[in-house]
Amino acid sequence: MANYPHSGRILVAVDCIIFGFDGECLKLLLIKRNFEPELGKWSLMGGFLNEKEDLHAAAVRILFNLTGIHNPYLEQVHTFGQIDRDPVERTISVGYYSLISIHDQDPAALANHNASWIELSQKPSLIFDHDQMVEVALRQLRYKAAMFPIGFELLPNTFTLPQLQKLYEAIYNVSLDRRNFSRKILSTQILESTGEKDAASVTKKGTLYRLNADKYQDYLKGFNSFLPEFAELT
Amino acid sequence: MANYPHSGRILVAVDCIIFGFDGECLKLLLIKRNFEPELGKWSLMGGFLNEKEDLHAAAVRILFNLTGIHNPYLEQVHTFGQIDRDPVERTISVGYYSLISIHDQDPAALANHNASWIELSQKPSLIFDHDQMVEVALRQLRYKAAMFPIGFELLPNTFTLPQLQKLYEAIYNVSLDRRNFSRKILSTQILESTGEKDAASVTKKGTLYRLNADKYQDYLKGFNSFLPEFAELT
DNA sequence: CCTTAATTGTGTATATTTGACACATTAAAA
DNA sequence: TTTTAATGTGTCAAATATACACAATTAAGG
Repeated sequence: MANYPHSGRILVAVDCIIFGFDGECLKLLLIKRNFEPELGKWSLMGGFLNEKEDLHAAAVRILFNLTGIHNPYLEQVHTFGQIDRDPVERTISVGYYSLISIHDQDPAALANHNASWIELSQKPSLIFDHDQMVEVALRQLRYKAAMFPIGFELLPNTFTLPQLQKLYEAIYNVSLDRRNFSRKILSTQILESTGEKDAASVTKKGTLYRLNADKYQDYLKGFNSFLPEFAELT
Repeated sequence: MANYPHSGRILVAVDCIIFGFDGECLKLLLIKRNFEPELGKWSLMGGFLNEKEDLHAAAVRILFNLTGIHNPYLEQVHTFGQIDRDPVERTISVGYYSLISIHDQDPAALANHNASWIELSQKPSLIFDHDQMVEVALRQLRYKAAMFPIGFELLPNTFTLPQLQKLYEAIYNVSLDRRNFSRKILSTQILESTGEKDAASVTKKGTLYRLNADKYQDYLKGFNSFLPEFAELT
């Protein structure tokens, strides 16, 4: 193993792939750059890691600056390290994806950064390797959402089954059978009825549900038990 | 977004979590350090990213130096960026895990680096955050192996069904029903019989199989179609 | 040479889960 | 009050998973 290097520098950036859901479509929060380099083009929101800053903390900081959200759902996706990915200087970038409820952010902060919600299907080309980052993040979101009900991060606190179904349909770009979807979700017991009905609906008003935090924890533990001896390792 | 930083440096390292399989147990290739820092302690094999080097290429280089293997199965796991994870200097480390057939390496290269195969259940404590890296890599290996037959990377070119079953049992630390396992694996058609029998067996000699590369590709394509519109994004 | 022990190969019955679809209910608007 | 567009609940067949029985192969020991 080599000793610690004496010269040269490689910058470390963090870029955020921010997913939102408006009830119909999966959207991305993108910024139209009003700064160099690549002024005027679309990109993800990003920044450089500070010398005395945790990687995760940097992602939280960047997301907070853009949206005003303090406790985002945030997961590291992948680190992108091609030599010429940033033409200005050698930079590797750690991608984080976030799921946020689309009406939660601070609109002033968004405007400050020239940020907009763009439907995934309408996504413009992004600078550098940001298109690839979105691809990888979407793939990871899909894998993860297939196993864990993280999709709830994209919905308001209470929601109807049809709303939840539309979210899954948007994530996977498929159409699901309403009745089978309902049966499967309710069988997990992670939802509890609020007893109220969705006032916004124009026809029959659906039941509003919320996530039952305890049952949700049980559900996740059930998954861990598929990997029974993970603890034995430590 | 901030401008490119003018001062300070953050080093970028790559560490490799190398899994192997001896027919019974899942093993890790670890090195007993004969260099500073942390001389005499156990660690993963790692190194620093060079200024003009792809991230993935750095992982390949490090693995080649240790094992003499040219085309390893290698996947990025996660990037570890706690401030004090390396006490000498601020360093973030990109973890890659590798699956290699346990008899493929160059023994001289291993000896040079003071490296040994250690059963996962016997793993000593490692330096820095390397224990955590192993945890995360194992979790990722398990997720991935549940969906894709990457386990073959850990076996010789030809193998019997019982050997393959033992591999899965070692990865998940479970016991599986021999007959159901056999039926499930063979139904994928990704294995083809070599027509030969395992000479090493002491009782009934099992049929030797090899991976059918074409069928394996078809099988992977089938998975991609579960994410039907992924292409629409680009 | 014949039995025993250990392991591999193949089959089958049952339970569980999934997928496709029918029908009743609710609410607003015409 | 009829129509329209949703939501809520049920049923049946097909596919899949699970549990377990039994036959075949090989080496070793009497």
